[in-house]
Amino acid sequence: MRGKGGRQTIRDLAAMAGVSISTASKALNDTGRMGEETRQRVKRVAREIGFRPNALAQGLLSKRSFTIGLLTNDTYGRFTLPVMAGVSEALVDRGVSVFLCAIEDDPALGQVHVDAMLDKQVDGIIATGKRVDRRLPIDLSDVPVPVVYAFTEGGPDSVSFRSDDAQGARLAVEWLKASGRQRIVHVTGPQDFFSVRERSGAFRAVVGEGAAVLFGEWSETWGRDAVDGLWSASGEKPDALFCGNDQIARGAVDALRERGIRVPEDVAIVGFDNWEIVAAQMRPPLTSVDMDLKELGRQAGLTILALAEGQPVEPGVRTLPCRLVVRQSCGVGSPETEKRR
Amino acid sequence: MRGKGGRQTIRDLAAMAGVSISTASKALNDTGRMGEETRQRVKRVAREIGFRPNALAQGLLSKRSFTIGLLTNDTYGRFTLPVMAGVSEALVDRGVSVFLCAIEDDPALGQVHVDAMLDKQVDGIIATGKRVDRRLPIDLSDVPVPVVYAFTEGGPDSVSFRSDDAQGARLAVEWLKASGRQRIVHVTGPQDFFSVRERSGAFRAVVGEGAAVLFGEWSETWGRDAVDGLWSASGEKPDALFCGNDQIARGAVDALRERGIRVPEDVAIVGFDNWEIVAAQMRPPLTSVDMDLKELGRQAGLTILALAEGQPVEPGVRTLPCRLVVRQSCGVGSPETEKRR
DNA sequence: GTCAAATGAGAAAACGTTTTCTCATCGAGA
DNA sequence: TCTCGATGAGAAAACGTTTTCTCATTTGAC
Repeated sequence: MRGKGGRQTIRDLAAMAGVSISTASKALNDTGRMGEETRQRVKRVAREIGFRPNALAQGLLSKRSFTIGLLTNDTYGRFTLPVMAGVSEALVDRGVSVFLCAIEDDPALGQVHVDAMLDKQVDGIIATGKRVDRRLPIDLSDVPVPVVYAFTEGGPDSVSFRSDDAQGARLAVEWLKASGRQRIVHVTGPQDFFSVRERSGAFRAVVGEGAAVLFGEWSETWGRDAVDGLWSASGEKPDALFCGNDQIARGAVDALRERGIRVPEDVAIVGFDNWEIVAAQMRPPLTSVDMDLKELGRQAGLTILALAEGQPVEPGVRTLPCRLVVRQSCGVGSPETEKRR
Repeated sequence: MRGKGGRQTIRDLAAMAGVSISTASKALNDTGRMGEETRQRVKRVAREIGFRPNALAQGLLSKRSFTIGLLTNDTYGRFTLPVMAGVSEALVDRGVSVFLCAIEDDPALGQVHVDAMLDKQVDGIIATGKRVDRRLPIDLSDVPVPVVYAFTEGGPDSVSFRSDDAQGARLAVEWLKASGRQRIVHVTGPQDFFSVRERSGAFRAVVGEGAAVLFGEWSETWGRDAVDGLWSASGEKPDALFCGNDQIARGAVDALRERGIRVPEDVAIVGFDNWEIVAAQMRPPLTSVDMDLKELGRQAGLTILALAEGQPVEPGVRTLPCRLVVRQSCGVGSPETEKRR
């Protein structure tokens, strides 16, 4: 029943229902005045032929394309994918689709993508990255559509979302303390990362100003090296490590095992990021702080939608709470459990 | 200079250049007849005001939206992201943007996404997955636009792309043999995976029908267990392991190290997938077969474009060659090198 | 029985392009 | 001087919707 050249148009629908185009449109949108019988007839025919309006034509008129762009420079997608999933989830049942544009760190490529999206009349752009204190390689401050920043630095007066790393760190440390750990060391990444400073600041605030914090890099190797350093030094050994990400935690656990130190009996470990593919696969499975990036994506999606609809949104940075996903590496809760603040 | 309500239209451009709308359009598209001076004037004004045509309006008329959809059920994006990168790279400079739709394994969600894309008049759909012998949870055989399958099973008469796993396996094994290894064992995933059968088949074809193949799961744990099994059995030990993926390889390397067996001196290891974040971070860095998913994505992108333009494309499965990325775990080539067939 | 208001439905304009016609004007050949 | 083809440029239709306007008919009150 479908015309050979493409989809059925409202013109076909109107003809089949025996009404004019305008009446057909009004019937479908529940607007205008007409007999109830007419309205139902049009709807029935529409259902029968599977009529779906051409979004391009609608967009041309309404100036809404029900399309947004997601810009990212995160190649591995470790942060972008959960964000994307959240955005998509929040928007799909409102009929909004998402253009994904991976721009590496190339400003020219970024410009090409942004131009292409603007040509396609996106209703808004969500900028996302792999680092909360760096900007994308392209300036979005004067694109003619709303912009929301998620997990990347926005400009002043921008709307941005990031996780509350300080709260996440507190969550981890308080959990360790509550389970009786006395000598907690924080092994984390390079100090020039904003999140490293946030987390270590919160760590010190809870544990005490003299608390040991070791800065390094985001690698397994650093996790091993840190453990080697700690355990080859003289004096009392830590009974818990709070690691800056799951890879560091992984390295630490491996190094501890090689030294015959038991996790979690002798040393409890908590990681950060809850990167399932690392954390859940480890022996023992890793307790880790989850930044809930999907929720962050959801919020960003809802916000860009609100902006696109012209609703006012207060500029500023919104921080979203982290969750602690408890697994066996910290000695409590054998079945996987979850703890919010 | 930009009007308050939105972007400049060709109407504004025409007015500023002192010509009619039709002349403006023809000038920009290098069609129609007009004085060279007029054409240049229009183009100059267009450049000055940064005019860009509304793609929705163009699409309405041309029936091309310069938009395609990428459908995936790969949550982690381990396979989808490289494919996506390739697709995007191939299409961006032709002005095509990509809708990314993650549908998990939910047919209803898939239908919602497909409908949304069709409403938006995508020129085609690329279906991609995490497993080459499984279909997406939604039937695309009668969508009214071209479909290309990449790294997922398409129906009969479909156009699909996948990597040549047999060739990849041969590449690995021949490399090991060429470097003098005599007793190679293949440790891989579950036998019901097509790629497992392809790879193990090729492995046996090269090494000999009696060659040892151990099927298990895609985890580090299985890599460890396999090594434990091999080394606790009596008789001669392998001098090389060809692992079905990088995680198995990782587990194997760890288990070997714990037994005091040196990699690559005593046992050479080759993985599969070349998942950078695992392979390059390992100690020693892992030699691994790379399926070149980005190139696969590029090909899929170019193909869907050809189909969208009405060019004929032969249906069938196209296999793309794998590359061997040589790192230190197989004892040759200290600097990272690459080998094609 | 008259008139105003309410009701049902279609005509037409609008969105921003591209494309096909149509129409002057100009120069050249007779 | 007349006509013919080329040239330059605009008018209008088309794409598929939504929305505003208009108009005829019916209903209700007097």
